Amino acid sequence: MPAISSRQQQILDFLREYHTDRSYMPSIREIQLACGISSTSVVDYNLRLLERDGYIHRSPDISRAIEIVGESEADLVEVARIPVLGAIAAGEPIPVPEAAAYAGGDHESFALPPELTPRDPDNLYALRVKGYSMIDAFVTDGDIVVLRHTRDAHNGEMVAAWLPMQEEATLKHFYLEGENVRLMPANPNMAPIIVPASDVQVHGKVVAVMRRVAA
Amino acid sequence: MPAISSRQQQILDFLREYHTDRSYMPSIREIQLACGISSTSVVDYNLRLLERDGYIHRSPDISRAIEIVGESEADLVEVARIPVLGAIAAGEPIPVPEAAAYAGGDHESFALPPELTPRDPDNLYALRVKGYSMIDAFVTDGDIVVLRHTRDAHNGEMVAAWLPMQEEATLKHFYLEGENVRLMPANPNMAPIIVPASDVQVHGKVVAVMRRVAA
DNA sequence: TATTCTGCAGAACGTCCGTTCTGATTCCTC
DNA sequence: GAGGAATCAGAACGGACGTTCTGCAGAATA
Repeated sequence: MPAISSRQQQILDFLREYHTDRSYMPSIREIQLACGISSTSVVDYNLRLLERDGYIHRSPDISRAIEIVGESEADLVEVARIPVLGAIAAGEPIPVPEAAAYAGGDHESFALPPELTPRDPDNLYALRVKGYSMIDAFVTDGDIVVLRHTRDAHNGEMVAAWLPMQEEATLKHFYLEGENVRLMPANPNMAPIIVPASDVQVHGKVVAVMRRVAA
Repeated sequence: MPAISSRQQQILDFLREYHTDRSYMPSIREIQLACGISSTSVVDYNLRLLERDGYIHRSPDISRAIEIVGESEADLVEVARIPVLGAIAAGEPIPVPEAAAYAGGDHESFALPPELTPRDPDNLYALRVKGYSMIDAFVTDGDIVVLRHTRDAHNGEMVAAWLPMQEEATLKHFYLEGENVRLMPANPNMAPIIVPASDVQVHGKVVAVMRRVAA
């Protein structure tokens, strides 16, 4: 890719800036005005060079039809926006998602990267982990856990559960065994919890965990 | 948001389709042609309704200045693309990033969500965790750890280190104490490792951890 | 039935805007 | 200093394009 003149750099910068504000491209005369150029032919001349060198693409005779090559949509990724409904901590009830939460409630939100997004991004919500009680699930203070809201889990799935008798919130692998539920820590060295099925409220399946490590 | 007539739905669909191909919007006459409408005034009429109902936004007197509200860029997020260089496991040397890796080497890549992206997204790379030896850092098999490549760490930072004497890769908090380095597990219940500084190769600082939990 | 509203057709107006032509200025090369 | 390429200025042309005005037909309303 050949080097670029300062005039062309100036125009390219303006194109980017203009496009982020509005979502369409400036006309040639707008470029002329913004870059302090005294003729539209100069703008056309430099746009022609920018296109020859592969920086932009133009469609002849069409207004505002400039595209910045390899930049328009390539670096942008469609992500799922997950509402962060609150915190999950050992002794506190798990926040329950209301219908409003998914439809742009006033919650904080979190962008889940595509690699971690399940096929079906509906009914997802996130909780911020408070404290160190989820260590047996390899989850620690400050982590974000992404959950799919559901009331019934299948065996082996990791769930966020609330135990009303013990007044405890926990993240465990779920196994229904007759009348009882066995809750297995992800860390196989730690002991399972076995409680009557009626004493377990499943709040959702764990879909992903993410953690930002402090500097 | 009021209901939408079939004509308006047709136009809206065409706008989306047109915009995904090119990156600009159609002119009124192009909409007219594509939707089989016999007058530009009809297009204008329906666009006016679409704008009144909040589906699109138009800028008067400007060609192709239609924006689809809440859809154009809102769901798109600029993310940092991190190359996944390989795996980190207890007994295997840590893959070293080459210069080529950052500049679109043929590695798998991973999109880091903006919430987890540090101010400076340079020199970042990712490793896939193999095995269960990093449990004391709350990291387990299959996790992705994001690292910033550096040879020297500051006290308290979590680093990926290779211990040549022990032939061991590990994730620990780093503390330089005179001639020795103390490597602290994130889990405070586990014992630290203390080794001569010359026996520690720091490969990078841990920036983020993410995990997709199996269904 | 009279009235209003909605959706559409056709045409014309005026401006927006890409394009092009001519010529000047600057800068390098030989 | 002559020749040539690169860059720019000014103006004009013509098509692209948004806008508007008039009118018509059917549905809804009263």
